[in-house]
Amino acid sequence: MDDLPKRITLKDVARAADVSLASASYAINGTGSLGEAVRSHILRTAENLGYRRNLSARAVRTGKTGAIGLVVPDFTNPFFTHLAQSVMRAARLAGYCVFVTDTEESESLEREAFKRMIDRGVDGIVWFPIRDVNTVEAQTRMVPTVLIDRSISGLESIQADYARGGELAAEHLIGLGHSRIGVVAGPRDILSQKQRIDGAVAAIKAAGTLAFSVSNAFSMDLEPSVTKAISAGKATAIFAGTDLIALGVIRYAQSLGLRVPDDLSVVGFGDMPWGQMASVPLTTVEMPIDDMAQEAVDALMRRIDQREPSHGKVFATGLIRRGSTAAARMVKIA
Amino acid sequence: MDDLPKRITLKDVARAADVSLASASYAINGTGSLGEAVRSHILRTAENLGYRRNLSARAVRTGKTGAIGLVVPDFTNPFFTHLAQSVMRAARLAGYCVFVTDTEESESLEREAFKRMIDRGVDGIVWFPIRDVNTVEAQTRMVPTVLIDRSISGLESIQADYARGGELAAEHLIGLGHSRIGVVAGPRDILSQKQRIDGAVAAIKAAGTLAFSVSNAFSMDLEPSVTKAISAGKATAIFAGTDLIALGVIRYAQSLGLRVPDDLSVVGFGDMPWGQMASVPLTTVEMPIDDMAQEAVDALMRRIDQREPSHGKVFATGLIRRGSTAAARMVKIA
DNA sequence: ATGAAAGCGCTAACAT
DNA sequence: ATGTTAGCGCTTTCAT
Repeated sequence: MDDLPKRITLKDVARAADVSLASASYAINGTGSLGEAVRSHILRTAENLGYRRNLSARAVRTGKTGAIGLVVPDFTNPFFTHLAQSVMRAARLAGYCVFVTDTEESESLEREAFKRMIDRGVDGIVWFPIRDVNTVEAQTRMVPTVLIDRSISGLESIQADYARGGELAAEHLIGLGHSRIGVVAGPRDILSQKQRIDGAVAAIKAAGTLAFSVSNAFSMDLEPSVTKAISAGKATAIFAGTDLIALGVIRYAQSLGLRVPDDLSVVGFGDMPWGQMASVPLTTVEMPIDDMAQEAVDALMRRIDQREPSHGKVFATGLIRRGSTAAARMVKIA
Repeated sequence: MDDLPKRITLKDVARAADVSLASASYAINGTGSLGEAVRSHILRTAENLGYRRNLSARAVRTGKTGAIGLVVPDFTNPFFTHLAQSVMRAARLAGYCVFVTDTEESESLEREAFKRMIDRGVDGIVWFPIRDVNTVEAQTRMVPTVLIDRSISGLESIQADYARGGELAAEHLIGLGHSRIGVVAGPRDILSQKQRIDGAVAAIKAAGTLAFSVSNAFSMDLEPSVTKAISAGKATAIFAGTDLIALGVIRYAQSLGLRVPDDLSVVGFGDMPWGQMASVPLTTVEMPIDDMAQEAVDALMRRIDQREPSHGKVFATGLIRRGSTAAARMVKIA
């Protein structure tokens, strides 16, 4: 393999264009004041030489790298990769590059990720924490940080109307004639989970019976308390705190010989990609991920530029009817 | 929001520890030679002060940022996000951070991505090009680059045994009793596609009839030539160049009233995540993505360190039998 | 074993 | 309008 050519510096450009370093800098950055002829001449020489600016060097001077970090808990979950895609796009349009890290649901990786990013001098971090817990307290004081979904005191967070979303899911089930509805939440110490569950439970209780209310990790693999609740057969419909959990519920129900949606209706939350391609296309509650990602990046830019923070915008949720829910059947004539 | 605290520099550490800047640097980096007492004293002071090294500044001096870039064509495809996850993990373990970009199948975004990354001074780039075409010729001369899957002359590429994979798929179908097999390739100007298709076609022709051989973009949406071929009903089984295409074939077949696998068997390629959760769990050809990602990062490190390149390792493919293939049915007694 | 100082590529304040 | 220059935080050569 041939050696890489030596990189052209601004000094090289200045020399080749026969101007001062400052003028070269002005031309490249569109700052200072320069005659039109000189400016375009410098730009042309830079182009010819194949000059590329050295952003590390600029960062040393200005303290701004033009890079941001994105820290999410699980790249295995399409919900997060979709989010990542949206954040990357929004950042790109704002002229930023993004360091992406998957913390693999590990708090120590979360800490490590923040340290690395701060060492690299990112201008800000978009963070989807594992839990509603600031595992990186010291770091979040060092760098502008904006959360998505989770709630941590002192940190701005971009959120959707989770309570209304839960309500929507419950109302959908109730409208379908279900009266015994079970709930499988994600971890309840996470506010966004608690809110959607509370919203659903209130609606369920107002119109029928809450068959059960259990919790599960963010995973398709169901814990014993959950499988027990489902297999008891007290519910004709289930609301899950997350699409991933909903998929787990469907899989488990099918393993029990239950047909979805004929024997059991299931509603998820989040509208993760591929949920509609699943063995049973998932009925779910959507939120505007693209908009939320955009807002997260915008909010971060505001903080970076020390402009006034936004005013707790809350994004609307909506129900997406697909194949995993159906009208409750008549009581069996046993 | 409170202002960010001023960042502690190495100079601050040196002053606080009452040593020279050089000693502080030696201590932090474990370079130079320092008395044990002095070294640990400096380290302790740095820790107490909450010192974090400024990698931009280091990069200006050393020319190495400790960051690499990852450029992939489509973050909407779980295959690529899985790959990204593996690359990110391998990079993290090697002490690198990674700038991720989704080029959204656009050559201009591909070019833009490379420019941005070079401006940021990445030490190397792992690149999954859109096509077997070097859209960034000038850039790949500036920065060590390693490809995955695609073939571009002059660039090292990490690949699997695609030909054997295609053969495996065909043999599976033949073993199931299928004799009229159709093929839906991805774009044929991509070598890795051509190889898997050629592998499959050779096996098919040796044992039966190639019902048709058409191409489609990397998408679930099928083009007219493809839908026409499928709806003609000449094949009892289809090999698709990619899982995404396979899923599109299944969807289209079902829309035609065909049952998969009863009326039509379908094999994909790539073993993308969620393929097994699809309405019909996808039979497919797998390749060891984690290992390939690791090798890509290793190969990149070798190039960065100017060590000898590796010797064209080729990764093995294997067949994963799932629900989208079944034994060919007896000829209808019409 | 430790320190002084040069210099990486760049920006911006300050001349002219 | 253009140039001179200090200095960002760091590494590293060269003295001591």
